[in-house]
Order: sequence, then structure tokens, then C-alpha cells
Amino acid sequence: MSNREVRVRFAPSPTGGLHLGGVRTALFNYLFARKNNGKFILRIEDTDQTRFVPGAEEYIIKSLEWIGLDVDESDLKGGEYGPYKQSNRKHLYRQYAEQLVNDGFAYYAFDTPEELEDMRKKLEAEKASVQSYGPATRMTMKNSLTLGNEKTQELLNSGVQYVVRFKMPENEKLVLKDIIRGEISADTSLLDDKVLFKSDGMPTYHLANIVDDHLMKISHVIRGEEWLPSLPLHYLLYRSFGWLDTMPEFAHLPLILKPDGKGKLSKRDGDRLGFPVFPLDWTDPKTGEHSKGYKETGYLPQAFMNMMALLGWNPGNTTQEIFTKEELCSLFTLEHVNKSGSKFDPEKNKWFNKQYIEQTSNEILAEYFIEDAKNAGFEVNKEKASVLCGLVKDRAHFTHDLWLQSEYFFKAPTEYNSANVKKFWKEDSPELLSKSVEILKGIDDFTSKNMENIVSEWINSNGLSFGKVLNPMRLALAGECKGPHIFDILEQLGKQESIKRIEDGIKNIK
RNA sequence: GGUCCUUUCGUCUAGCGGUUAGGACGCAAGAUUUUCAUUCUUGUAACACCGGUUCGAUUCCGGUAGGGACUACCA
Repeated sequence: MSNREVRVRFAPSPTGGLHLGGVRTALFNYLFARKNNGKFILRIEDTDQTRFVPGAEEYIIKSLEWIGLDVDESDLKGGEYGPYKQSNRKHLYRQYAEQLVNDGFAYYAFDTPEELEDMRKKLEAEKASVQSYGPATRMTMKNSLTLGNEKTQELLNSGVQYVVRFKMPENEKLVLKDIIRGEISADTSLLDDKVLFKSDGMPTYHLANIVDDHLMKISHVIRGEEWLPSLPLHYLLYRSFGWLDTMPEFAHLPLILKPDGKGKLSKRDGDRLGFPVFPLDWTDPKTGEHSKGYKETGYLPQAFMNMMALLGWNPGNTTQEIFTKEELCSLFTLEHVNKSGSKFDPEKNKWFNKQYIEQTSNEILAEYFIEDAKNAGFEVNKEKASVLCGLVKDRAHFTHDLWLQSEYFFKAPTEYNSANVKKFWKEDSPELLSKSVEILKGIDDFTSKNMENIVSEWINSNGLSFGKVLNPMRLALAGECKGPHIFDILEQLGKQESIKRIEDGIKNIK
């Protein structure tokens, strides 16, 4: 088992935007595959036609691309175990369901939704601890076990709707292995006869999942903790099919929880607390509801990957927190995944993004800058954008901050921050600025360092203070008192524009 | 309600029988600074509880309590 090729799959349902839990499941599968020289497979699980959302599959693919999780096998990429979408594998599943029936591990059931509901209510009223359709109740229901062969055949032939249910064994104590959690125990008497094959001719998740994992030679199933209760059923399915020798190993990931309060992180929390829960912008085609993505909010993909990787996992024995994709791939082990759910912390994510912005080259940041400038109606060339990114990136949490904090380089201030005016604009400010204009006019080499030398010399030799000269000047140049080194601002603005802005400031600031 | 999983600073976590229980985010204070930031320093704050096992438990076992998931012809 341990020597077999590592093949893992990410198997989302195309029912909407890919939320953070899904993203992290995909990421851990990817990292595990890369670490073990295995294959990372994308399989689309669209067996529920009623929940299909147009665009969702494309969205999932685009999201994986943006994060940088390259897929080895999928319908798009190809592969020898395709098709990789369950609706296109529909013809495969029925025979497996029938095999189980023939071997006595499953049976046909004809109960109507109303009859099922009645049984549920009855058991609830009795406060019974058993499931509504399981070992304890199945002999009172309408199925091939109670009806007999002849009647069953008759019903089948007549074309009435039926499902195939798994015949959960009675009184078996199971102890199953999970890579992250160790041993999981279960008592089959308390489990139910899950539907494997639906009346619409499609398999349920349980059947399709086991059949496809088997057919696609999946070696490890890495999925969310919400599947843990299904593990006994899945194990029993492998056993009933006679596939135990090639059954994958299982690893159930802890859940991502709300930053505040209780429960699993949901889309609503993002809206409520003001952070994205989707990698990319997502608009629900039915409701038209729009959700912001990490990309559009201004996160760098590698920062996103880094912070997601550290949510519920860490390499152990290190204080390092910033990891390249390559480092993550070589360090990742399932054994270091935490057992308990982790609350999502948007603040720490901002910090991660800031770290990445700081360590990303100005040339790469310039591309984000140019894009934002363009949207604001300004054409900026790459050289200029790179220089400005270098000046402002210390202050940027998101890629958009780069442009937002540089806007005044392209647009003279039309108003001046009143709090700053109050604090820094003094009676002698106009006079000091007029004098600085004279100094600046006399400078031919209008570079930051040179100006700093000359202006400092002037300030020092006249017994003036830096603050009294430079703060009002900053106000005149940028409209507010924040931003990079003031002589860098002057250099980037250029002599003519700088002088004009200061002169305007003298006239307009009060 | 039932079943299963889980429990170290507010949050993310390190720790795998003997530690002054470490780091990061956040927060607070200070230093640097012409602004805002950055940076640096310091501080803040945790082993849920009760029993065992052991010379010794944060660490192993059991229980209690909290948290979470599941309990659909959804995945």
C-alpha cells in the first residue's frame, strides 16, 4: 500500500463559488501530491443536477490556476482515467449498484418521500436513537427485502421509481484508520442504509465517489472533516466491492471556523466582517449576488497560498512563517495537520499579504499599479510605476494600495486634509514655503539626495526646524501628511510641478 | 436528541514525560523619524476541569464540561 503511486484528487461540486474550505482541501491535496511525486487530479462531482450552477466549474478551474495549483489530470488537461466529470461517467455507476444488490450488500427500495418522512417523525416521537432507514427499521419499509423477488421484479418492470440502498450490517464494531486522527470507531447498528443510486438514474456521492476513486486508482483521500461520519460507509463499500486491498488511505482535514462566534466559516461571515471568502470574484447567476475575491481585493496569489497552508498545518519545530511554494511542497506532511478546527483570522492574512508585497520586486508590483492607474484614467509606463511602487510599498497591505497611495503623483491636490492643516500649517508656513520655492528654483540637479543636502543645509544654517518647513511642503505637494520621503516626492513630481504645487499651496491652504 | 471528532495565550500555532511552556497576528508602551508608515525594543496573555498511570505530567489513559461535524434520493 505504501509503495503505490500517490494519486490524490480534489473533487468539488459545481454548486457555486469555491469557498475557503474547498480551497484549502485543494491546496493540501496539491501539496501532498507534489511532496510525494504523485498526481493531482481534478474531478467534478456533479451528480446532483438540481444543484448545478452554470459557471461554477469554470470558476473552480480559474481559481486553482490563480492560486497556482496546477492540475495533472482533468477533462481540460487530459489523462487516462477520464472523463473526469461524473455526469459524463453516468453510464458506469448503475452496474456497480446492481453488483452490490446481486451480492446481497444492497437492495431496491420503493418508499415514497412521504413514507420516509412518516418514519422519521415516528422515530423522533419515540426518541429513538436509530436512523430512520437502517438495520432496525428496514424490514418495516417497502423494499426488495420485504417485498420478495417476484414483487420486486414486478415493480422494477412496471417502471416505478426506485433507489438502491446500502444494506448496513448489524452490530459490527468498526475501527478505521485516519492519517490525521488515528483510529475512528463506529457501530454499524447506529448507521443507516444510505441511498447509493437515485431514482433519477444518477449515483449519490457515496457510490460515485468510491467507484471513481477505485477506477482512478486514488491512493489517498484528503477531504474535509464533514466527511468523517461517512467513513464507515465508505469503508464498507470498498469491502463489499472486494476492493479493500486497494482502498485509499483517508485523511480528514479540520474545518475552517468563523473568526468570531461559532460554527463553520460561511459566505455570510465574509460579508458581515468584511473579508473575502472566495479566491476570485463570484457572482451567483441565479440571485445575482456578488462576492468579492481575494484576487480582486488585492492579495498576491502566493501570499494567499501561504496563509491558507498555515491554517491547520505547519511544518513543526520552526518559527518560519513565510514559505515559497517550493518550500511548502517539500515540507508538507499530513502528520503535521492539526486535528482541531481553526478560526479564520483576516487580520493575520493582511499581514501575510503585506509581507509578500514587501518582498515582491517593484517590476512585478508595477503591473498591478499600471492596471489600477489605467482604471483611474492614467497611463503610466513601467519604469515610473516601478519607482513609485518602491516608494510606497512599505505602506501597502493590498496591491491596490500601491496606486491609491501614489495617486497624487499624477493629480495635484484639490483639497487639503483639514486635520493635517490644523496640525502643521502655521502662521509662518507661507513665508517658509516661499523661501523654499526660491531654494528649489535654484537647484538644477533635481534629485532626491541632492535636494536633501541643499535644503537641509539651508534649514540648519538658518536655525529653522525640519518639521516647520517640510510638513507644510508635504501638505502642499500631496494634500495630506503621509507618504514617502519628501525629497523622493519632489524628485518624482519634477521641478516645475513641485514648485507649482507649493505656490498653489501658499495661496490656497488656510 | 443520537453518533463521531476535538480542546496550549483573544486568534493561528510550537511542544511528541523533566522547558523560565517558544514563535507569529493583534493589542499596549518606548526608541527611530520632517509626515504616515516601516523598522527595532519591551510588555500583554495559554496548557478547560477532575481523576488515574508515573519518581515526575501540557504531553499517556478514563471521565466531565466546552466546541465542531454529521444525522437528505446534497455534496
